[in-house]
Amino acid sequence: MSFSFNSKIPLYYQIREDILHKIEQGHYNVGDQLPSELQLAEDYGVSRPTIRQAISELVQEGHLIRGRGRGTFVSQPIITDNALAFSTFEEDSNIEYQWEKVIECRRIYVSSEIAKDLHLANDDEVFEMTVLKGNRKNCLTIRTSQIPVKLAPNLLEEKNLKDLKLYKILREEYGLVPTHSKQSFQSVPAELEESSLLKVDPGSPLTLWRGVLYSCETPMARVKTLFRGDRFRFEIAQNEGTNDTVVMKWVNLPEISDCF
Amino acid sequence: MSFSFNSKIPLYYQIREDILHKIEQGHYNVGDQLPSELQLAEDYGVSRPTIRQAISELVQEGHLIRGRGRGTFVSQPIITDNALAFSTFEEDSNIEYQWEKVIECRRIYVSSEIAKDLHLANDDEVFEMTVLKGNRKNCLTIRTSQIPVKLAPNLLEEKNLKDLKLYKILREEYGLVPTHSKQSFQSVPAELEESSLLKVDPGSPLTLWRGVLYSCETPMARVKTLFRGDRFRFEIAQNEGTNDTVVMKWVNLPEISDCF
DNA sequence: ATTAATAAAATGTCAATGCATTTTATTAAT
DNA sequence: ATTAATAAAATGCATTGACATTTTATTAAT
Repeated sequence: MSFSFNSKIPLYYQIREDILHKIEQGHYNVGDQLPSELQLAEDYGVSRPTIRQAISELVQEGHLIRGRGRGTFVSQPIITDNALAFSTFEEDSNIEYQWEKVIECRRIYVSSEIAKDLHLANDDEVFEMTVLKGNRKNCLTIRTSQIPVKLAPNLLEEKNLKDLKLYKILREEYGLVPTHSKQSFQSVPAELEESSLLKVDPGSPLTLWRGVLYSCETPMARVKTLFRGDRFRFEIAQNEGTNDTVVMKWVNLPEISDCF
Repeated sequence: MSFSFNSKIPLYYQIREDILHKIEQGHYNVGDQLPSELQLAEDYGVSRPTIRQAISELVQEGHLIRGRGRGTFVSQPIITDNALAFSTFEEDSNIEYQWEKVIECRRIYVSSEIAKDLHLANDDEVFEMTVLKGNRKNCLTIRTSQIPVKLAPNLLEEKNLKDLKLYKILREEYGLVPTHSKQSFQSVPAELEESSLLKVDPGSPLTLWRGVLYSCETPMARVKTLFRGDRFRFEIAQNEGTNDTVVMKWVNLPEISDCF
């Protein structure tokens, strides 16, 4: 342990680095519970606030997860590869997602903001679906989709809608094949409701993914997805001239020991 | 002041919200110095650690900037407007850029991190160019490029290098035509040096753009660009099946009244 | 066996203090 | 007037102590 009281480097920072090292070296594995703050304080020979400061930084950066009454755990490192996490058109052939849960499913008048994206009038209706998606026990994303009613009039009556083969249904039942999309993303702080769904503290950094899907130049759906995790990386391999690109994207997500 | 000792909401959080409110309401203006931690502790009737916890969160989120021995200040707000496009291969035909300034231009041994990207050995050399770019009076980006010496041996002798037609020179003099690239970006806090160049406070959120440019499968340059502004939007119009995409990207940048 | 109450463990919040370090302003010396 | 030394102010780091709240495991009652 490269830890010294005589160093000019702050104790909390040395401890922070030491813990991080132990995570990277496999001394602590993903999902492992760290010793309690009091135990760590004793181990390092420092006070609890010092330990807390070290741990707080690592929590902030997504390396650790804390839960009151439960303990401190090593979070999922910096996952994952490419299109696994999001197939561009959300076909959800993705086996990484072990479960999905429909939070809301209703028919509403379109909001003015969304109307613009979907080329709708203000009194047009859309189906709005909110889905919580997770990986094993974890909540990872909230996805809200709006689909114009006139494009898929009987969408809510579909039997397997709850199974969330939304884009499959749109294609097979309504002939709505996504041909291209416009997407953007942004880092945003978690709102109260979002934070409770995703089991993070309000204000935690989330990645907001917005997209409009087109089917033969007709806007067919607007999608808003919130991903947990404060680091987002996006890779593009681009070929000059054609402007064609192959897009690889991924998100780093922390893991929490329980969700439900 | 909606602040109460009887609330179930933690004191530090109430104070955090109160300070944030005062920033938004203009009670504290950009650049203003907040009362010292001790003063605030007295004002709110709490201890200094409580104040520090409140302030720390606001610093973390970029609303405040702290400096030891100096004080705590309201940081630059989160403005956006002028969408500024970046040509993918930095041809800089973009008229939005009114000026550019070469900060540094030298021949150095490649760092290990960059060596990996450029497929170089550790004792290989690169030309490193750091350029400050701006829009009228404002500093908007810092761009650092590394080009392997062996790919463009006489780069530093080019007469019009200072005029920054870097990619033009590479193409016309050395036959280095960028064919594809790998790029990624990330939100990062401004380091000290960067903050002074871009005229923002240290810790202000910047967008970090990293890219490796290839010429016929040969890595020809590594580019690192820092953009001012905390909001980044990226648009992709994608065509299904082929995975081909046309990429449009832009950054929303804050405007600052004076720079030089 | 199931359920409810209890206890233990862990993190969350807050206070009061002391000293260190950095910056800035003031003062003294040249 | 310039420079160097000093003092004051502000944040940075760390300790000790106390109590609150949440979760989990244990125990007791049914």
